[in-house]
Amino acid sequence: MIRTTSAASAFSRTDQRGKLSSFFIHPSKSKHITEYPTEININDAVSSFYQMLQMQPSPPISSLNKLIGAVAKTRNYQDVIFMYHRVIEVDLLPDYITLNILLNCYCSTKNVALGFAVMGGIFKRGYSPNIVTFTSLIKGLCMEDKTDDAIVLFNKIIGMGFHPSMWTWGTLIKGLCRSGKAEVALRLHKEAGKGNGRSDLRFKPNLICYATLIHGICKEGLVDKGKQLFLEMKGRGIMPDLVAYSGLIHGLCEGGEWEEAKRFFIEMVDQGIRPNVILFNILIHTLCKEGKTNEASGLFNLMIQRGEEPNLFTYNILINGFCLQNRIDDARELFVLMEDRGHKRDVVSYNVLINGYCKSQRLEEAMRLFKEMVRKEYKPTLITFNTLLTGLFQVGNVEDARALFQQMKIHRVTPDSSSYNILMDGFCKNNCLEEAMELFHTLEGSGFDLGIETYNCILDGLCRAGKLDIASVLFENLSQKGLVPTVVTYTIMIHGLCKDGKMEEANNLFLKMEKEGCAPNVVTFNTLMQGFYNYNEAPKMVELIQKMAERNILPDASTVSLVIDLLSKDMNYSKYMSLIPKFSNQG
DNA sequence: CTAGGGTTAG
Repeated sequence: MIRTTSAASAFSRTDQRGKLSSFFIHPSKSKHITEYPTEININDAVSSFYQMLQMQPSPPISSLNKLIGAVAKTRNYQDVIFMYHRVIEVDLLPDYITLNILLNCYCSTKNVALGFAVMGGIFKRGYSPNIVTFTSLIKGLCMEDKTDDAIVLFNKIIGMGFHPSMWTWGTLIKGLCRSGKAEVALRLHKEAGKGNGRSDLRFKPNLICYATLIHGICKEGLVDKGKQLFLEMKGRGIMPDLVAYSGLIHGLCEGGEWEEAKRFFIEMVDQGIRPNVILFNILIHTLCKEGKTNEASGLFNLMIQRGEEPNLFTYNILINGFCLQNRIDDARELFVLMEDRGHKRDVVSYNVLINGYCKSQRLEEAMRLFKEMVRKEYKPTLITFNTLLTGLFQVGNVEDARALFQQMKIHRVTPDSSSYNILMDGFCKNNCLEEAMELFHTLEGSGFDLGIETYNCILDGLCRAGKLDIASVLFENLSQKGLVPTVVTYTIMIHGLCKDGKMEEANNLFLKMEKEGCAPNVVTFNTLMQGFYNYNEAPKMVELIQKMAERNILPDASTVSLVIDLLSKDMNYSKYMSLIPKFSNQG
């Protein structure tokens, strides 16, 4: 019995709120199709290989190639290299396929130089490289970000009379996208599609080339172009598959075009393509980022209903989603549930939940989880420590933060610059300026590469402790250290000056940062306006509001509250309300 | 023998 109900009609009939979840009205029907992934057992392949090596007379190299190739497919490249050496040791002659497999191993492990060396071997043994050889070399060059060389090689082999195969094109497109040059890939796609007068070289991309390019283009934020490519592909009669849809949907999700993403998702299911765990993860992740945790968990439940098993990623995404919404108990529930359902947690699961507890200021629980993970032999990472340190300082527990920092050594985790920044910032904000300065000087003395973020912590700490003079000297010396103040640095200094009532200097610094090409943001404006407000300089505030409007800087909650304060002093300023987009929009 | 999609902190 075939269900003819199209997904779209099911959607329109049952969906009241446009929720994606209401779309799955049928439980999955065909879960048990033969889904045996042709899993190659490496051990079997390797042991057959050794048996074969000992055979007399020697086996044909083609048989050995099959086994080496099987291992290569599993990406155990070290094993492949080892097997190759065994072939040489027993004095068997590798043929060009053996050598192509070896060459591809080197290229796939960012060792293109050795790849070229193997090509030398191909010549030396009297063979010739073929298009497969060159495709691997192009991949190798791209893997090392030598995309220019890859394109040169690509053109060179065409000049030599080789015809790039669909794999060659796909490899080049993927390589360019991998190096963040999707636009170059797109240009290539367009130009090669015209053929330049040689119809035999005209590029007619297949599904995989399109899917690769769509994904790459979307990843660089050019979602519209990605969508265009998708439509172009369909226009050429190439039916998109799950991967092609996933790439586009992911791009649309990242670009915030949720409605459009949903539209393509529905279209996909209408085409009879079943979403898998990867696509579900993309959608659940997007919903979580948008704060739509309920819809996310709805999708989660429905994927289970449909027989699509959530994996470790799914759980981690959703646990983090709950944490971001401060629904720590729901997060906890899922954290427990995942093990009950037979999914082993990983460090990320712990990091995510620990972060949730830190954000909810429940540090005793966060620390308890930390101890639990250590006991269960999950190795805490740098992220674990940085998260916990941030949390401990936030609740003012300097003592435990110090102790935890000491523990990093025991766990063989090396603090990075952000660990130190967390520490210095934490000390500053908890009245331990001395300790912060001490650490600062130690790091400076040991030649640790301190970034502007570190100086931001220290400058803020000094300003807050009323040591504006010291902060000013440090600030003036930044360029001497080769550091460029950011908008945050300037804002901290402006804040410090305002706090000391040095409004003229604060205003001058504001003007100076603009002159230096550093654009003030909404926080800078708020800071300076607050200063003017405190010293009853309403006209100066108005000036700043006008400037904000001119530059299309959107006001935030603090801006609005400042303007309300201003109005409560003198309603004559109400005419400036219209300058604030948020106000004027609301009519 | 060669090409495509997924998570976590600050």
